[in-house]
Amino acid sequence: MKRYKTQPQLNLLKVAQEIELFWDAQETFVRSIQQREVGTPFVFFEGPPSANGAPGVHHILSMTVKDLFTRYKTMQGYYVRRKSGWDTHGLPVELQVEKKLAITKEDIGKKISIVDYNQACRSTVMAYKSAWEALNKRLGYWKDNLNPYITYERDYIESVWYLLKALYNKKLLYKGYSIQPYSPPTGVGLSSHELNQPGCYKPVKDIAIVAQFKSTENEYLLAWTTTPWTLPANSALAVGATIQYVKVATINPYTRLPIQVILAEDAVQRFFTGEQAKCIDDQSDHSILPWEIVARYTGADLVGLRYEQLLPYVQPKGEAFKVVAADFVTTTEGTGIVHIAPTFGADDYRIAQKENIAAIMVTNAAGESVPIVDRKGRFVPEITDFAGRYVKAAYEEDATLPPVDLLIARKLKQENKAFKVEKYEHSYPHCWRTHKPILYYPLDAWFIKTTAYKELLIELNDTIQWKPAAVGKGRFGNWLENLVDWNLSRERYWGTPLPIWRTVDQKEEKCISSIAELMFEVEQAVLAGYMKEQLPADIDLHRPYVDDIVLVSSNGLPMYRETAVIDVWFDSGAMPCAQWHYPFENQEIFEKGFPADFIAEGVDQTRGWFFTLHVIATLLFEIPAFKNVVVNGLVLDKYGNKMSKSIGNTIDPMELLTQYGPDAIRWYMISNANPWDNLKFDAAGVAEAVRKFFITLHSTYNFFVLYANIDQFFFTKSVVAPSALDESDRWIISRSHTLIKTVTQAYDHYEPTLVARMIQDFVVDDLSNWYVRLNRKRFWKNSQDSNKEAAYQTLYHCLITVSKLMAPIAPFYADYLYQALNQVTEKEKHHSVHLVDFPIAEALDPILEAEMRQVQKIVSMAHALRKKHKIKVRQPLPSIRIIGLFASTGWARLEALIKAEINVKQIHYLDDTPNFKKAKPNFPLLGKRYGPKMKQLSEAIIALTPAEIYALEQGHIHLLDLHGEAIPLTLSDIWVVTEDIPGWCVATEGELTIALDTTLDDALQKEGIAREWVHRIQQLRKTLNFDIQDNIIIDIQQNKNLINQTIAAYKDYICMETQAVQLQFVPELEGVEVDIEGVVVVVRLTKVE
RNA sequence: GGGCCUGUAGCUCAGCUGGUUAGAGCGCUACACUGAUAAUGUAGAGGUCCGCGGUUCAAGUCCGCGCAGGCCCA
Repeated sequence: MKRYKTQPQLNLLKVAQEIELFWDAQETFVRSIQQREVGTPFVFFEGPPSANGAPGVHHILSMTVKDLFTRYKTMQGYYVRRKSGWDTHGLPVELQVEKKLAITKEDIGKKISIVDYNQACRSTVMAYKSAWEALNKRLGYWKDNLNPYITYERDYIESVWYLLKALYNKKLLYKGYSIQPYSPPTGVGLSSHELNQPGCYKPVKDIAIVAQFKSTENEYLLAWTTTPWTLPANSALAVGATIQYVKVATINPYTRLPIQVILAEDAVQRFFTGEQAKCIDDQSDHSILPWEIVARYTGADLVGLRYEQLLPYVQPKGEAFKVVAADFVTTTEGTGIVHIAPTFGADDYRIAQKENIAAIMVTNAAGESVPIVDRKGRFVPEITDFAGRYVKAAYEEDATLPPVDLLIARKLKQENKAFKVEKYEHSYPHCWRTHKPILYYPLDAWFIKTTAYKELLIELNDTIQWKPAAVGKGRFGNWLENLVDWNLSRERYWGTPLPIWRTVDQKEEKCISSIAELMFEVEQAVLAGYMKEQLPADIDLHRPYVDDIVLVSSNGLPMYRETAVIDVWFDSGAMPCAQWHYPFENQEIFEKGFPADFIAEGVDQTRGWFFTLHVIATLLFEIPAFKNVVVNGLVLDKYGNKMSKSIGNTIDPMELLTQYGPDAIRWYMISNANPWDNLKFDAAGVAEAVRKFFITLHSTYNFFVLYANIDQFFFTKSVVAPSALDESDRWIISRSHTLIKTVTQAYDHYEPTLVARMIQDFVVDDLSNWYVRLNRKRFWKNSQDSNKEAAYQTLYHCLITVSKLMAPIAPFYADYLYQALNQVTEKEKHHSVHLVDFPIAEALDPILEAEMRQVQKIVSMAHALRKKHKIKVRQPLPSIRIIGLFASTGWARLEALIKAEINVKQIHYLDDTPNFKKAKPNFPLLGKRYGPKMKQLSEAIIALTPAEIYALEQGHIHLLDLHGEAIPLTLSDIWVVTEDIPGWCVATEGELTIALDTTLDDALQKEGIAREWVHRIQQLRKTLNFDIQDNIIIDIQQNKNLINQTIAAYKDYICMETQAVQLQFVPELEGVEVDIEGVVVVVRLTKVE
């Protein structure tokens, strides 16, 4: 015989494990995609994680978000491919390998060959692949792990090359320089990672100079610097546009010449002490400078002002020596005017680019433009006074030589160009290898000219729906507003090599877009004698193999590859094309699969993957790479601290899933807070989700199973006509459709937290605690009528609907529930909930739902009143009076519900009780109209008499006298409330007021006793462990008391309620003593076998 | 240093375009209810809506300045 299966004690982990095996056996994931192949594509991009580290708890969150929307769209009929991917290149991998092999970057190619090194990278980068896949599986994150894209694979790199060439062809890939931390003794640049090593920043004493830049005769701009050696490279001065500046008449402390200097007003106190005084002729006192403010400017006034070159060794090739505005200028140190040397500062370089200011550069022997300091850290010959001198004393072998900074200071003092020279202690970065100070120095780099597409990048970003919007507008938008060209090259080994070959004289270069093109070029090179033979067919495109390839230029010169590899972020940003080996294969798949409809990653990807996807798509295809993006926040520990291994507050995700089961974790993470808010992870919250949601749902299902198995309800009859449904059936069905509607909207708006909360509220409040509770009797009564059938069908409908709605978020239990129901009824042909169509909202009955809300309110208030007056619900009361009700024609059918639920005999409506009504102003309406008069108006309205309110309700207009001004009021201008009716037990909530009549007559009292008696017998049944279906015989010891009389009078009622086939009074009885209102009754229950 | 986010009950969170007495769940206390429930109902305790200033008839909500925590970038 068919039976609904169930677990009496819900074990979510066990459910998940069973379902996981079932999915494996049935290939449910593959089928869920296959059956949608005809559907509209919904494109999802998987952001590739790096498998060189173990997954953490926060990955559960992002995986859940990705999984739930792809499942949802699949159920909606879309064709949702989910290709896995692995990010495999990059600095973190290299550092990990260096640590493991106990080598440094300098050892690569020396102590270890590049081949071996890259092999070590390749083998370590997938170290945690199986851990990731196991987590995917246990969590139920459905994606295609069998055919992932892997960024180190040859096909992938070839696609990346293709994209680079496309950028190259659009002249968006160029070689320039960027200002980077540089260690002259070693000759290598330092990464920001290396600069963040502990001990890198050390306090040092440098010479700080306030230099005088001459603008007009006798007028100077004061700029402060702690790196005097950069002054010969000065080509601009920067001010803050909104900062206040002053011109001060004073004298130069070294030359004693009268001068006028410009500096920020906030900085004046730093250089001048005491009162202002017109004593600039007085040169007797050497310690105090005379000073007087003679003019004021804002920074904006100064912009464009020109000045003479401070140290004119080298002339710029282009515009220079003028004041520009920059947002990094502050007045907390120095003069509020910043010296700009574009070759020796990152900010300087950026502002110079923006303002089109030329850098001070010289031409070297090779004809290249180079900075005035060479790569060893020495001034070039053009800086005649200091030629060949190291700019930092620390580099100098001869420690007796005076530092260059000092010499420059001395020179400036003599030339009336220094206003102040002092020793200055500050924190300065040092090379972790040589322990000597670094320089900020221009190093060669390849760039993508993102700035050329800045406008389009911003414009297209506005078409992307960000969740939350603030990340798109704020963080990402600001990033785009302050865009600089993308520094693409890295002087590393384990990465996609830059496919550019150049002649030694740099006059000719080739960018290679494919293996075929490379082969063709090599063929030419073989003919020219630069290469011995053609490349092997399975050529590895990594270093060092590509480094060994020499090509031939158009005029027969050898061409060597630029040594850089590219930024690993380009790899992942290229995935829309490269995951399909586009354009070499799968053109159609790519074209139909671009752009993405949906992506989701952590907020830390804003300037990572989100940015690189957006840049590549915009620059090459001029469309955005994705239409919707859900940004998820961090997962913190329960106290709001970041989880980190050093604090020891990390949680093993696999352990977590094993402890609670994946559904519980997923539900908790989604329902607790929006994914974009940081999640304070607390296991107690997971336990609550289980108790509150899953156990309640499962209990509801268990209730259904209990009776459906007894009554053999297998949904074989046709659907009961709506007219034959009970009012509560129609209500819960309407509620379920409203839920379908709102849940669909929330999913569509990428609001998963709303979805989970709405489903939970429906299950707990509406279905379990209202519908099932009200209708229990319909399930356990013996008859098999259409009313019972309707109850079963309705509950079945609700359960199966919930299983579908929750399936994206809690895929295991949802499938368990769906299968448990559907395998018995076979109403639907699908073997899994993940193969069904997402439900569509049909008939809604908002009026009924509104009315039921009132019923719930009335019941709640009535219970409160009973409690207040200590009257048990079992005691029937004569009547309830209801005021302020909204009721349609169908209301009458809900009356029985109220009567049963609060145990009253009659309902009266008192809509016309003018005596107790009060009025409050309708603030939003009147506020707009009367504004400042609201206070007085409000008082006048509250003072309205019941008669006046009654008149308003009859449609009359009331003229309020407000200090002589007549203000017309209509009913819509006020809110009417009934707060109290003298002499009644009254409760009010909003517009509803109820009153209970608590007078008891004899009949009501007796009925109360009968119900109490039923209750006692039921409790006895329970203690005797009788089964629900067991029939019983009730024996009661004969007595003449009121209780026995009442029992006799209500014999039939009592028997029906307690499954008793017989109730008899016997003279003598060995039984249980039951105390009802002080009267002891002896009773015995016997099971009928 | 810059940008962005968050701050509401002991905890986790709602609170739409400003509008009646700021809500829910968990936890706590008491009582009730239970023929599915590990539940549930009712009541009580618990709030400087982070602070200060401003706009407004009216501010948790809008604006400014701070404070605290977080993220990203320097």
